[in-house]
Amino acid sequence: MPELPEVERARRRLEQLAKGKRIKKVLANEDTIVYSGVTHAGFATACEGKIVKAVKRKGKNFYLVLSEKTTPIFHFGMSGTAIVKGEAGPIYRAPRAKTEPCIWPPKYAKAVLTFADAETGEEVGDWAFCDARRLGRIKLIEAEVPEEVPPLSTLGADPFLDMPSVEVLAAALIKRHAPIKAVLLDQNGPLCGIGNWMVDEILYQARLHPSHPSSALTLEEVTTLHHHIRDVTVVACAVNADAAQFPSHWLFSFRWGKGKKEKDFILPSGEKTAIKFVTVGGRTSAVIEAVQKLPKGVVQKTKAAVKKGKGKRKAKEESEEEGEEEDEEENEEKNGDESERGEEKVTREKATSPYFDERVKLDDRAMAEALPLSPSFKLPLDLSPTKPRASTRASRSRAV
DNA sequence: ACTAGACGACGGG
DNA sequence: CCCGTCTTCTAGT
Repeated sequence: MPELPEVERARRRLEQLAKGKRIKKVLANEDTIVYSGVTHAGFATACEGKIVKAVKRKGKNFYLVLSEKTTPIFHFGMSGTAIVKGEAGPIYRAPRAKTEPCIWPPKYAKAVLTFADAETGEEVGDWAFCDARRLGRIKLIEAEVPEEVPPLSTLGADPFLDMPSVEVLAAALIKRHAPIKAVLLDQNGPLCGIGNWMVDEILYQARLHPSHPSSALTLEEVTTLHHHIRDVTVVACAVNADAAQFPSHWLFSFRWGKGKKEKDFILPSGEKTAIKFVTVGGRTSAVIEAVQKLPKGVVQKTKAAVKKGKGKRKAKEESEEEGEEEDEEENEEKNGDESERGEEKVTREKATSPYFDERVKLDDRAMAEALPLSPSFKLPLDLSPTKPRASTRASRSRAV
């Protein structure tokens, strides 16, 4: 499950293994899709012999800062994973990935790096980048400062390393007319590293419907959202992306296996409700309708036609889709955008967000402590399920 | 056995 | 700016 926390986990492990070490050998398996802009052989040649100065991450990308200006960069895509020789592969959520112990090189390995002590040449460990679905990417960045060129330079702010203030986030969000979910998933938008499960978790915690227009968010809503973006990110990273340790009130453990239309979910209040699955921004979205309401005037575009694209079209069958509301009359009637979208763009953006006052300056912490959550839905600011381990948690204290 | 769905991102309409 | 596509494995039917 490679979203920010899973990638951060992979980064940490690779850093432990490789920082200060020499890349003694690279076994690169040919793959003209995963290797992008470089051949497997070219990648191996570029890495071999170099010393790893640092292992960094931005969003869902992680990369090796080497002793030269070539920077190997990895992206897990949907199914990528990293495995250290002798260790079981990561199991983010069970049951999953029946990791065969110790077959090496592992199945679907695209690159296997052998690290060695820079002085003695003694081998210290092997690491493999694997990807069954081949949607992951391995590239080389050729630049003095890798962060200054694509794909890193175009990314939004990383919510773990560099969370923007409420004001900056609000200003960015209200400029976007897409559903809030689509905006948060946009890696080159305001933030990066957030993927499908994170955004659903965040929006549920923040009590916002994924279809809520980003431009219509109030400052209060952005403040709550900001809090939960930080919260979900920091907590997931604090437990090293191990879903077994995620807080029990999270949607996470309930959302998978969408085989059925709905699944049961227990609210923190103890009430039982259903998880609804809707498609927003082309992705399956888990929604708790009891707490995630759309703002007035916005209707869910639940076109029954959004089934499966191919020839699956089930003819009519409209008889049993009364569950939706076919009223898509008017979302907004005041926009009158028919005229032009070019010129008066700016004024129109402001007009769609009558609540946001740029002059207001808020204190992050003060607002976080005054979250507009209902009493029965209050979330523990002190997130319980994290074990007493206090090793890699420097940032936890002043989080949120 | 068969097939919808999957933790992502990009290109096109 | 939404949708299809790429690709292949898994889990549910």
